[in-house]
Amino acid sequence: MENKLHITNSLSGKKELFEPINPPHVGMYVCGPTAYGDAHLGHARPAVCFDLIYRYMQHLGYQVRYVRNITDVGHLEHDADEGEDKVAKKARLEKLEPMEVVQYYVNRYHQNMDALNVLRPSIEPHASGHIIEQIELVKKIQEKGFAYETNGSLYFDIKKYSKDHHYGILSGRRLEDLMSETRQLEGQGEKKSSYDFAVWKKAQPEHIMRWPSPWSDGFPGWHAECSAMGVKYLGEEFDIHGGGMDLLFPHHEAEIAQSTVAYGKSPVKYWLHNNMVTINGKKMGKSLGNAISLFDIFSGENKLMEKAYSPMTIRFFILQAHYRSTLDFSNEALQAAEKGLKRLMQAMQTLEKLEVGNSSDFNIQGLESKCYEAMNDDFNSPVLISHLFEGVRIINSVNDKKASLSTTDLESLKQMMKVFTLEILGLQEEDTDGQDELISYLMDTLLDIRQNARKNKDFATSDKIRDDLAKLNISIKDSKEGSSWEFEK
RNA sequence: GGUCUCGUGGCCGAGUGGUUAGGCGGAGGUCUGCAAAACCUUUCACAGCGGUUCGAAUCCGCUCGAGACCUCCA
Repeated sequence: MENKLHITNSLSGKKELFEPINPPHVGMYVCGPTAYGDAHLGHARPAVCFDLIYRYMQHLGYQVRYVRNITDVGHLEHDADEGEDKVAKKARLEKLEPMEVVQYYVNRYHQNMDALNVLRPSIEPHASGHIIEQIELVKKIQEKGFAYETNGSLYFDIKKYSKDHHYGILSGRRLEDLMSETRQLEGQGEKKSSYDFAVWKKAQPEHIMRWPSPWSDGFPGWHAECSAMGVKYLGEEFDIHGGGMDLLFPHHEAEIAQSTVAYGKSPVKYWLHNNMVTINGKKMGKSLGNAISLFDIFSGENKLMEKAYSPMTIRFFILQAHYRSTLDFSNEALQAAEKGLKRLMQAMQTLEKLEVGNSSDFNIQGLESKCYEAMNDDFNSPVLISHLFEGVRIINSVNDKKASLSTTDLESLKQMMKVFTLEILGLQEEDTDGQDELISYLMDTLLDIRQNARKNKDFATSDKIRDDLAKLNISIKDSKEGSSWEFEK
């Protein structure tokens, strides 16, 4: 394969040739979820996109260590219940252990991700399990003189950092712009400048997650976990760091600053950022109140949903857009994805029973090359999918005996379709309920009776069978070889 | 206000100086007892106005519009 993988590096804003620091090893760190609520469509996007990247890199022969963290520190504040004492008391009695909350949502997250056929990362570290590492990181920053203490909290000194480094290198910001910010931020009184960020926070009395440290009983700053865990598992400099575009600033910017100070080098070679899922043109977000949880999508239980959509439909929907573009949610778009996916997966089945012909009417090698070109061009899954649909057309024409494929070409096509559809895109057959033997046997019997009726031109009987089955959401498809059936969703 | 991104046909969504994206939908046809499925053909396009160019949806400028980040956020 002459084509080499090119990826868009947020650091340069350009597509760059991908060259791992220590081939064939690749280190990839992706910002994972904060475990305080169910995952929504917006969370599915980075998971699926980086799953695609993980899968493709492995396919190319790289040995990837994929780290995706669970954030469970710093955001889990004990909301003080307002109102009567009674309510507050009850809330306290029923209050769950923080780790119980985290475990609950992590389990649910895994359920969602498994359904989406997202591969589990190599390591899934919890921020709460790496407090010591984070304290060490903060110590280093303090030793280098880039942190100052106020009331037991430590803040990163951006002004000092900016003398020798460019804070804003990733998000294209300049210190002067940041300084001109007029915004009043909470806790700003403790900071020298509004744009400084906390590396250690002293815990307020109501804060339930707290650890001892040289500075105070508290918890690490919001950006410390990724720096500390990235270094721990991938080294002081690693290949890929990914996450949503909304994390570019300040989260990833802060990570660069922290690591640069602590370890003397910029931590990441390639920064990759996926774009947002939008709904009615606006970002889907928990705080915006327009987020639809994955459980709701899979069950259809949400007023914004016209019906339920299967996990594979969601996966396909996400892969049909390039990861750097926004993706707009709508029922219409999801239904289109659902139908397209069905056509693709049906062709995958048809592929298995294709018969070999004498000659070939298609250039399978060329098609395969195009698939690699698409993926090598910054993981362009939508273009890859368009080529796979070219494959679908080929499969169906051969099946219809309107074209033929030689033995070698048929084998290549099978190989290619499987590798790209199942292995790289990670699409899979949905579990169709009722595929057990009994139903299958009963269906065969019914179809047999119907076939006889058709032979005898007893269309009243054959149509009754078809219509009655249709009421059970079973559709019949006739072809020259016989009839087949499937559940309609 | 600052920084940045985007504006593609009925919908979603690629592409980016000259050649078909693709999916869904619509229309016509083939096949079928009729359907469905499948296949073939087909319709609809690059926000607006200028500029560069032999040639621009693609480059540049302006206008209009939308969005993201600047605060936890995937």
